[in-house]
Amino acid sequence: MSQEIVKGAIRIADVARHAKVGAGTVSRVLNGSQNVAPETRDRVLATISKLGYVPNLVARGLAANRTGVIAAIIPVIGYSQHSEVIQGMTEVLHEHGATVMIGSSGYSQDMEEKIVAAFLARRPDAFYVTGTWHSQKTRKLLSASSIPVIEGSNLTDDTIDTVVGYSNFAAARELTLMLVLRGYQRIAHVTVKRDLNDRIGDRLTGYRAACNDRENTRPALVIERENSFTGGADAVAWALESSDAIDALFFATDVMAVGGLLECQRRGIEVPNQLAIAGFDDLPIASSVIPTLTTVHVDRVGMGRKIADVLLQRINGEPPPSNRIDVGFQIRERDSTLKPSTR
Amino acid sequence: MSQEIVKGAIRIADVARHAKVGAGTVSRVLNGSQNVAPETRDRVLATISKLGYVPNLVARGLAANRTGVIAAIIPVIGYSQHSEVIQGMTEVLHEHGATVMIGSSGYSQDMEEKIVAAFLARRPDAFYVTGTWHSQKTRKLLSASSIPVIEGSNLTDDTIDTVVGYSNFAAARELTLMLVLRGYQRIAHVTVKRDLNDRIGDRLTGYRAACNDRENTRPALVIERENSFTGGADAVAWALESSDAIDALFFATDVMAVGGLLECQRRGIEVPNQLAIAGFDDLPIASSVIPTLTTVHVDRVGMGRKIADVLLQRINGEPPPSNRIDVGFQIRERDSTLKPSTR
DNA sequence: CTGTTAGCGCATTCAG
DNA sequence: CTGAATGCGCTAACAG
Repeated sequence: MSQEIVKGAIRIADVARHAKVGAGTVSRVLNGSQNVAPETRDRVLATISKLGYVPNLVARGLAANRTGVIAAIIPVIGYSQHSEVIQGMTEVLHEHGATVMIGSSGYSQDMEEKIVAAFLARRPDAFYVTGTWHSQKTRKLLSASSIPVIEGSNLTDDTIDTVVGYSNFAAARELTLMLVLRGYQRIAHVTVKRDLNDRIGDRLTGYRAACNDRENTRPALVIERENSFTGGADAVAWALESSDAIDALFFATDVMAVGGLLECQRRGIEVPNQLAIAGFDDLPIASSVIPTLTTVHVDRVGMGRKIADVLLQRINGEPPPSNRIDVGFQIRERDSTLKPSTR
Repeated sequence: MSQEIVKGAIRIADVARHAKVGAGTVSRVLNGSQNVAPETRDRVLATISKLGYVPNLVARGLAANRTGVIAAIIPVIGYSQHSEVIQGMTEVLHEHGATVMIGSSGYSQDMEEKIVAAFLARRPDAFYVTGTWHSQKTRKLLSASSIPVIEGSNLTDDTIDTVVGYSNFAAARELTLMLVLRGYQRIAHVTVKRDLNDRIGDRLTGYRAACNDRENTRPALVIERENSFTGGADAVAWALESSDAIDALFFATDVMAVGGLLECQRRGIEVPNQLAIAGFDDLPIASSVIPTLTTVHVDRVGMGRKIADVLLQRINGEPPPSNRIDVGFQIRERDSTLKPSTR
């Protein structure tokens, strides 16, 4: 029978005594040191399982100055694509005995700063923060911590340490140019009113860049709406009333785009014939709505796994391949932007 | 200027020396002990902020035998209603200086068991696990840990310690009876094929109970599908081909229900006139789809906050009001089940 | 290859 | 009210 795990229950000294070895030796077999004779290793292992010994990772953290804890901050935890990154991270980290400590900033830099400070007191081995915009103090805290820091979900040249993500700018630009190529004349962009962040900002900039493309210059048309189904519906109403003859709406998020799609359905507007719609994020619903939604896909679970890989590498002292790792994106061209001629 | 936070940087002894007090006194002001003279307290506080001292919570955890860490396990982290529970938990816990350590079981009891064991080695102050079905060993590990354990998202009389949730059974039963009341004759239930768990199981049982209602006995009609949009679409196909004259489909999840709704749209089936559809979970999309979806609503962020409240209470030694806390649910009757006559 | 020792940074006695 | 001492459970350095 294995011993119960109780606070203050059985310690390394107990194992040492039962196995008739020193505490150091037990520690060595625990940490996989090579310098242990096979027979003593076996004996120690046997007593460990006999006594049901479980190492106290808090004590180990203090002694070894390595906690095996990774801190992660995302904007919101519920129903968000950012949670998928955490999913990927935890999958990989768990296999390596590491654990994720999670916090949500609610898109607030002040809150992010507070969480960073609070988390650092717990001595994580590494840090993941969403995005590339942070308060000056956050950057300073993170730099001064001397642990690996990964910023994710976007790319930047001005990273605190290492950035793992994809170019929101390039994706938005490419999607816009694709719409141009398909023959849409008047493409408006719906950006997010509140909770502005670098990802949304770069999507807007990417759209503008496409509008300024030298072979296809056209005025940019931008409106701000709430990042919700309702916000998307509002945008459609605006577009239909506009005097600009808008024939395509590029939403900064799928949530708004789906809201827009549903509003078209309510109003009997044919998509894409009367109005084309594109989004960003490739939510699960995007490929199921009618018509299916053109959007930008990113493998976020994969990104989380990649982040974990890089983090583990860094923790083990290996230098990362680069301090700017691009996981890429894919434009998913679906029915919501299919021109009749291209069908 | 505040000192940088660096591993092994400034310790409590440094503060003590600068403030010309003993380490014990610094510790006392840090932990809000009453037995400190106001002037010495102020002096210590001043030096703390002057030196930018940040307590090492790992060391504190070892010494105090309290880590301020709460362990939480949910089935999946990405795009899941369970993440909302975590969101609520972190919000409350962060205000109290506690932190959440998160893991995902992938609906596997074996994986859950492994994570529980791994997490316990980190000496959390409390544990949250999703659902009420766990392996025998998981239950044993948790009981033996002698820390508060909350099981959530459902209710049971056979709880490890404390359960905070709502009755999936009652909700499913009530929703089914509501459909009966509305005059639907042949109500089939679509349950989940894989990833079976207590919540899904109880929804099925609730449906069956409604079918066996003594005033309204009727044969239960149950099929299993994948818990996905596609699975929902499959179920609609099945219902339409059935010889049972099914006039209402009650899906165990909104994901399947929305998939079913979209399939009806593709096939030109009018909802609810030709086929009524109901779901469970009240996903954000449920109130936006056309027609809007009848479903069961649960305030999951609120449930997470409640769980945190109870956990904090328990950690501080106060007994919980009950070991079975019902956060309730609400049937959201929407257009997808509105009978023409009731409009 | 292995036992012993000295901390890791803090909370908490115990005197005073 | 406060300083000094002890130890939480473990790792790592050091002898041997």
